[in-house]
Amino acid sequence: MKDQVDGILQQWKQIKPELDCSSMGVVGRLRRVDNQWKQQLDTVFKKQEMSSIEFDILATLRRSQIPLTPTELYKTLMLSSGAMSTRIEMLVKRGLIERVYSEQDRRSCKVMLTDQGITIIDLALHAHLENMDNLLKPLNNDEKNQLAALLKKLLLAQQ
Amino acid sequence: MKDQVDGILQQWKQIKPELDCSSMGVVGRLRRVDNQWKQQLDTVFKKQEMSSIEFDILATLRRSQIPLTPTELYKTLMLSSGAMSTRIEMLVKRGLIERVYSEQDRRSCKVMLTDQGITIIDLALHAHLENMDNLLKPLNNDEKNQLAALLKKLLLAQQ
DNA sequence: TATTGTTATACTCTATAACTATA
DNA sequence: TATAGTTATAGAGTATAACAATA
Repeated sequence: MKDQVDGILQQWKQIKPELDCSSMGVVGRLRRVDNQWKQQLDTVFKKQEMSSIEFDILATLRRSQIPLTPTELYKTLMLSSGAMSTRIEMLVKRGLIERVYSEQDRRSCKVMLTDQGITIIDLALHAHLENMDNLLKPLNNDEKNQLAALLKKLLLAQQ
Repeated sequence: MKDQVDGILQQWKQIKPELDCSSMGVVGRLRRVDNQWKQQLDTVFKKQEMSSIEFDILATLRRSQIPLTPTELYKTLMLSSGAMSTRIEMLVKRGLIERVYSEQDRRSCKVMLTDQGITIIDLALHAHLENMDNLLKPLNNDEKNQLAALLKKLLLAQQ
């Protein structure tokens, strides 16, 4: 069975027979899968009225179990400090998080989930997990583990 | 050896022991790999003074071997017609493509690579292939083929 | 009326840097 | 001086819809 990438590789083979495009068969497919997944994941986030970044902020706070500073958050999530401030302000306005100002260092604050924030992120997490389970339906358990192992090898190599 | 995703999964296990987060181990890793790759691919495109979308337009024209209409291009590359018009105009201004107006249907045109466009995309393609080869260095040939096969299975299932 | 392609508008998101307050 | 966090600005990129020309 042929997918779109097979067609693309075949076209290149015709016009550039001397080139080895095999890496495109891996990279191109991974980027396409990511693109499809990204869209489906965003659909579910939108239903909870949040962006994927906002989900990541709330989820990071939830699983840390302790309040984090904006600096810790933007470094973890690889955003600029300005972008993080904007996102935090949005979530504060919606009552999902609150800022707790430090006693020791009065420049600093910690970002903390509100009760409502915890409720919302727990709901969103459930929907997100179900969504990801669906994305992986085409693979059996062995294949999922294989895929995870290959991706982990790539991630560990780049760090 | 543990990667970042292992740490995240472990945190969720602590706070939500009843949840099966295994899908996150696959989806999360794929999304992280894509993110890293995207950045490295963009770096090389930037050196050729193009965006990844512009590369895709030029590459699509190159491997098709025939001029394509803006409509064909925006449907293939999944952009809006307006966004495609803007991109085409940029590439025309830089002399990489030109519009050939149709005789049969005077609303329509075909987008064609110029000689300079062919030179540029051929150079960019070489750099891009080399870049992708580097991204896949952590895997041996068997592993690359396994990864491609798993991703293909996912792509075929979603179509 | 429908379609092709362009243009105008508005929106989202971001990085950068200026800025305030504090260390 | 350096750091934590916010705010202001500008930029990139897009989708949407209005538009002109043609089918």
